[in-house]
Order: sequence, then C-alpha cells, then structure tokens
Amino acid sequence: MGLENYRRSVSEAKHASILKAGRDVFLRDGYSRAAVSDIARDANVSTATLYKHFRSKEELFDAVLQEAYEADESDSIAEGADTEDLIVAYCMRVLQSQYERRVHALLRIIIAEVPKAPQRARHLYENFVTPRHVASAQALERLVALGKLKPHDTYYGACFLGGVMKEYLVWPALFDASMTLPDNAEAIVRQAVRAYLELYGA
Amino acid sequence: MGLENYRRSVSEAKHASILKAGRDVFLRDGYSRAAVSDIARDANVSTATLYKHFRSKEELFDAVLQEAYEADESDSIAEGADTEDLIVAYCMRVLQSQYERRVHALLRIIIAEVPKAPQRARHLYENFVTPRHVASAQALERLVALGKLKPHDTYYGACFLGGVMKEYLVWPALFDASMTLPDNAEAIVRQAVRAYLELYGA
Amino acid sequence: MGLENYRRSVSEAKHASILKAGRDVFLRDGYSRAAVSDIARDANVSTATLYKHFRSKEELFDAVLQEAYEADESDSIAEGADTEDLIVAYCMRVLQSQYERRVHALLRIIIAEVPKAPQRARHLYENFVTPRHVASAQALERLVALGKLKPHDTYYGACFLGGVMKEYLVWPALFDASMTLPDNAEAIVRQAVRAYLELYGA
Amino acid sequence: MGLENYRRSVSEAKHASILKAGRDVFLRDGYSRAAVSDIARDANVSTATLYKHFRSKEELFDAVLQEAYEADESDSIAEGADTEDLIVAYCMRVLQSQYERRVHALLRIIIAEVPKAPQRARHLYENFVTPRHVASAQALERLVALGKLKPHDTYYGACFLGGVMKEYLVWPALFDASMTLPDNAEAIVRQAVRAYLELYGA
DNA sequence: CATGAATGAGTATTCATTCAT
DNA sequence: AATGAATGAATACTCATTCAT
Repeated sequence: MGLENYRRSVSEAKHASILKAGRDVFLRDGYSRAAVSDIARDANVSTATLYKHFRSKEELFDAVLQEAYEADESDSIAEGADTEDLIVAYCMRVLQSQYERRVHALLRIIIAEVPKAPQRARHLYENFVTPRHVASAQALERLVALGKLKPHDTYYGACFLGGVMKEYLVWPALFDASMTLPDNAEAIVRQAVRAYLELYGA
Repeated sequence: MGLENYRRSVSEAKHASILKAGRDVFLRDGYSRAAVSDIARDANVSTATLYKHFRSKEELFDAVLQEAYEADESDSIAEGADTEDLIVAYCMRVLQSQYERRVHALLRIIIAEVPKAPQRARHLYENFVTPRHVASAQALERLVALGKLKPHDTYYGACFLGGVMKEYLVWPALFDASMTLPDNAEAIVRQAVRAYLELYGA
Repeated sequence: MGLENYRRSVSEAKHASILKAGRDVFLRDGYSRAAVSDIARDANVSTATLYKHFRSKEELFDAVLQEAYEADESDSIAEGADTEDLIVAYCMRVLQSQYERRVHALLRIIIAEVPKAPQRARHLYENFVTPRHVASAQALERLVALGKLKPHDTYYGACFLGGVMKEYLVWPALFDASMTLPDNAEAIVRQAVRAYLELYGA
Repeated sequence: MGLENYRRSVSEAKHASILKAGRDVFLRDGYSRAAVSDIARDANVSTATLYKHFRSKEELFDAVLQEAYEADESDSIAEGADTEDLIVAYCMRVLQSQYERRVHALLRIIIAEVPKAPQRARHLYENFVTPRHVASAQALERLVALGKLKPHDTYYGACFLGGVMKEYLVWPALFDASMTLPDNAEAIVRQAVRAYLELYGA
C-alpha cells in the first residue's frame, strides 16, 4: 500500500497548506472579503482542489476555527509558594497563548459574522469561551481547597479577573490588529490579581 | 431666499433619511453585505443622490458612526445618599443606553472592518471608548472628593467596573445579535459595585 | 417628461435586443450551454444590465418563449369552393408559420429541459399545443356545419391530420436543425387531407 | 490463459457497469448536467478507468445509445384471423417496448443535443427511426400479399399509423417525463387502425 | 492496468460607482 | 439638483479531462 500512503501524505500536506493559507487570508481580509481563489493561490493549489478538501468557503473557515480551538490546550494554575505569583503566571500564560495564536483576529471574524452565522458564534462561545471560564474557576477552586483563598464564588472570581484583563488586554486588541502583548501586561495583571486577593485572599 | 431655504431643508431631509436607512441596512447586513442600492431604495433616493451626499460607502458608514457617537451624551453619577445605589444606577444608565442604541451591533461591524480600516477603529477607540473611561473616572473622582470613596486610581477603578460589566453584559452580546439586557443585569452590576466598594469604599 | 420617455424608449430597445440575442443564443446552443455572457455581448449590453431586465437566465428563457407564444396568432380555415384546397392551405399556413418562427428549435430546448423544468413543458403544452388542436378542431367543425364534412369527432380529426403532418414535417425537423419546409410539403399535406376527406368528406 | 480470460471478463463487467450507470445518470440529468464523476461513482470505477473505456463523455453517451438501438429487436405483425387485432397488437408491442426502455427520455437528450451533435441525430434517425418505418411498411406489405389489405403505398400507411399514434402517445410523453402508457392506449390505437382499415382494408 | 487527486477554463450572479439626460 | 440605467470587475463554485504513482 505504498501508493495509498504516498497519496495520503500528499493529500494531508495539501489539506494543511490550504488550512494555513485559509487562516492567513481570513485573518488578513476577514470572511466576506477573503477570496477563495486567493486562498487557493497561496496554498499552491487550484480552487477545484480546494473544493475537494472543503465543501465550501464556510466549511473551510469552520475548519480553520476548529484547528484554533484544538490548539487551545487548557492550562492550570501551578502549585507553589506565592499565590499572587501563581495566579499572575497563569493569567500571563493564557494571554500569551491567545496573542500567539492570534485568537483576537479570529474572534473579530466570528463577531463580524454573527448576524449571518449566529450558530457559529454560539458554538464558539459554548466550546471556547465558557470552558475557559470553567477551567479558570476550577483552578481557583483548587487554591481554595489548598487554603490559599477564602471560599467564594470562583466562577464569579474567574469572570472578575477575566473581565479586568480583557478590558486592558483583549478589548483594545479587537480594535487594533497590530497590537501585541504590551510590556506592562504583567503589571496590569498583577494589579488585578492584587485587588482580587485583597477581596478573596485567605 | 425662501426657495433656497426650502431646497436646503429638502436636502437635509434626504441626508437624514440616507443616514437612517444606512444605519438600518448596515445593522441588518453588516458592512460588506450591505448593498448601497438597498440603502438608497430604503431612503427613497436614487443611488446617484446618495453619492452626492456621501462620496463612498465607507464615508457613509463613517457618517453613521459619527451620528451614533454624537448621540452618546455623557452622563454622570448623581449625588445623593447611598453611594452603592448611585454607582449602580449610573452603570445601568450606560448599559441601557448602549443596548437601546444597538451599540453592540455597530461595534461588531467596526471590529469586522478593523483589518481594512484600522484608522476607523483607532478613531472610535480614542473618541468613544477612552472618553467613556475618562468620564467614569471623573465621576468616581467626584465621589472621592465628596468623601464617599477612598482616594485611589479612579481610572483603574473605572476599568475594573467596566471590565466586570462587559464580561457579563457586553461580551456575550457581541456573540449574540438577539441578546437584550437581561433581567438580572442590575444584580450583576450590584455585585461588581459591591466588590468595588469593599476595596475602595470610604 | 421627455427624460422619462427617452429612458423608457432606450430601456425598451435594450430589452428587445436582449430578448433577440437570448433567442438567437438559446436557439444556437440550447439552454444549458447558452452562456449569459454571450447573450449580453450579442445584445451589446453588460451582464449586469441584462440582469436588470431579467432576474435570471431561466426568466430570460421564459420571456423568449412567451414572445414566441404571443406571435402565434391563431389562424382559421377560409371559406370557399374546394374543401380539399382550403384544408391544405390552412395546414400549409400553420406549417410555414412554425418553420419561420423556428418553433421546432424552441421545442427542442423545452423538451431538453423537461426533467429539470417539467412545469414549463406542461405550461407550454397547455398553452401552445392543446389550443392549436382545439382551434383546428373548431375550424373543421365549421366545415361540418357548412356541410362540407360529415359529422365526426373533429378533435380526433385534427389529431389525425396533425399526427400525419408531424410525422413527415415536424418530427424530422426536431432531429435536423437545418431542415427547412421541403418542396414536396404541399404534396404530403394533400395526401393526408385526401385520406382524411375519403373518411370524413361529405 | 485463465488469467487473461479473467482480466477480460473483469474489464467487460466494468464496461457494462459504466454503460448502465451512464444510462441511468444521463436519463436522470440529461446530457449537459450529467457529471462524468457521478457516472464513475455509480459504476464503482475511477474516472480514469471510465476514460480508459470511453474516450469522452460524448463517446460514452453514444455507446449508451448504441446499446439502446441494439436492444430494439424489430418485431413483425403476426399472422392470424383478425387483421385489425393483429395490427393493434403489433402497434401495442412497439409502444410498450418504447415505454419500457424509456426511449422518450433518450430521445429528449438526443433532441437537446441536436445543435451540438447534428450527426448523432441524423445517425439515429437513419438507423432507428427510418428502419422502424421500413419494417412496419414491410409488415403491412405482407398483409397486402395475404390479401388482408388492398394494395397501397404501405410506407405512407406506416407513417399514417405511426403519426396518429405518436400524436397521442409519444408527443405528450416527450413533454412529460412521468408519463406512462395510458390505460386507453389500446383504444386509441384501435381507432387509428380502424380508420386505416376503412381506407385500405381489403 | 487502475487509481484518486489535480486542474484550468468555465458558470451564473452581484455590486459600488458613474454618466447621459 | 436629481435620476435611473449602465457597467466592469469580482465571486463562489463546477466539471471534463489528465497524470503521477
């Protein structure tokens, strides 16, 4: 079955190159303005081949999103001496991952497409946003169990931290495609965490 | 010159009706999918007339935004007995105004167009988002002056309050076009304000 | 309202030229192979203008058919001395009209599209084929009333005459796009009419 | 060479399955809309294999037609007591065979393709339609020889009978893909045969 | 010999913008 | 000043045919 293996590997390579080109073009142009023919050209593939791999522009975009979700391995708060440092480090890891994976640019497209594809936005919210909150809440819960935090509504706590961080570090990124994680990001995070610990620290 | 006045008033009426139709169509279809001819039809005006008033689709959209900014008359925190109630009421007014004026739908379009029109997003952020924070910070500053709050970084305070509220009441609305201000909005706001007052209340 | 009249006349001229170009291209290439862009080019019009006049390729084709139906003014059998000659002349007029208007070529397209557009074929059959039979039957009925023919089932009679004529002069034309009304057409018709009169002549 | 035989039989089986699938798809979708890849899939064969067996879509369609011609074994009028019954039975056999073999659907495609492939239509007419007339004429000639019919132009006779039958039972079927041989078909045929016998019966 | 993947040349349709009147 | 008609460029998607393995 050498032939079959060969074909599969070629096919997978093309699949990946289309996905990558799709990601790039969607990020550059948004959904509506992205031209399928551009994506095909960037992937060194004919449009017909592209359509062999993905049944429609929409399906290709969903695949791009899917890949981004899957790369989002959930992290957790490490254990150790200083609670403040631990939470700050956790928040920074999440932020760095999001900036690296250009999550904000993808969010921009999803948000843009909300009126035409509300189910996609809902799907994303349920599978990407909410789980992140839950994971963060669980991480905080563990700190409560360890006696590092007072017992409290940790889901609210996660939203509290997430909200303040978003205000400074996500919200502006939605409006500025070139924004990178600023140098004072850690200071901002630390300020939020301190406020949080003042309220809920043990 | 009654004739001239008449003409000007007719022209202004057309201008306004184009703006209104533009707003409606952009909100309904987003930027890319909105058709200039649809807007002209809805405004009972020929496309050529529309182009006499606005040099391009983009300029028309900017005018729609401009109008929305201007309608956003800044509010302030009333003075009175209970600080918590005052801040909650202020936040609720801001939220209600945003939901009523469908700000989230406009934001969605602006965000969508960030890669193509980054200067618009920057302009909006500088003229719409930041001033709101400043105004809120000033309102809080007044409460400090009145001895209702401890002296603290009120700009951070505004972001704190704004971030938590956004997390619950703006962020989800970006992902769900049909979302209305939920019944428990005030409870959510109050919870944020209480946390805030616990930290910074006098 | 000179402007309006001018515009209308220009618009009607374009409409007519699109219809004519459409007819020509459909007749040449059939429905599936006919390219809307070809039609537009032949009509000296952009495709967008074509789409202003006709909402779709299908609608344009229906309009071409409609025009052909409408040109089909029903004829009748003249009165006069020799019954055979009268019927022969009537049949020849019908045939000539059909050949001139290239009805067979249109029928070819309609027949081709039966699986995809059965309602169009039904519509045509009900509005074009059946009425022709009825008209012929009525014409024969008049000859019965005049005592030129024995009383008989004239609808069957019309089908009898029509069937024999079709066998020789329509059926082959469906299979040969270049076929013209042959020189011996009148002889063929006369032979059919004679057989008919032998059966039903007074 | 058992291996060779095996290979040939496999190849022939594929050939046949392609032909069958081709027939089905062409009948379902017409020529232009039929997709070669659909045919290959239905035949459980790769497109490349299909192209090994048939050099082009057109050639495949011709082969489908060829097969349909060949299945059309010519029938003849039986001998026996009642001439009317014999002719009626003969006509009915022809009609039934045509309905069963879905000849009208194939004709529709051929007619559709006349402008692009006139030689095919001519070929079909010469090898399928005319021979049928000749065969019918010969059958009638035999009845003349047996003294059942008066001497007459039997080719005209065949066209006469064929024409009337077509008018009622073939022409409408071209315009209605779902039409089946109607219950009163025999009555219609009998009426035509009676008229015929009134003219040419011995 | 058989294959599945690849493709280039199409197809119908849309839309922001201009122009003759 | 106002219009409705006109357009060229673009877009997502399809398909008969070929080719490397």
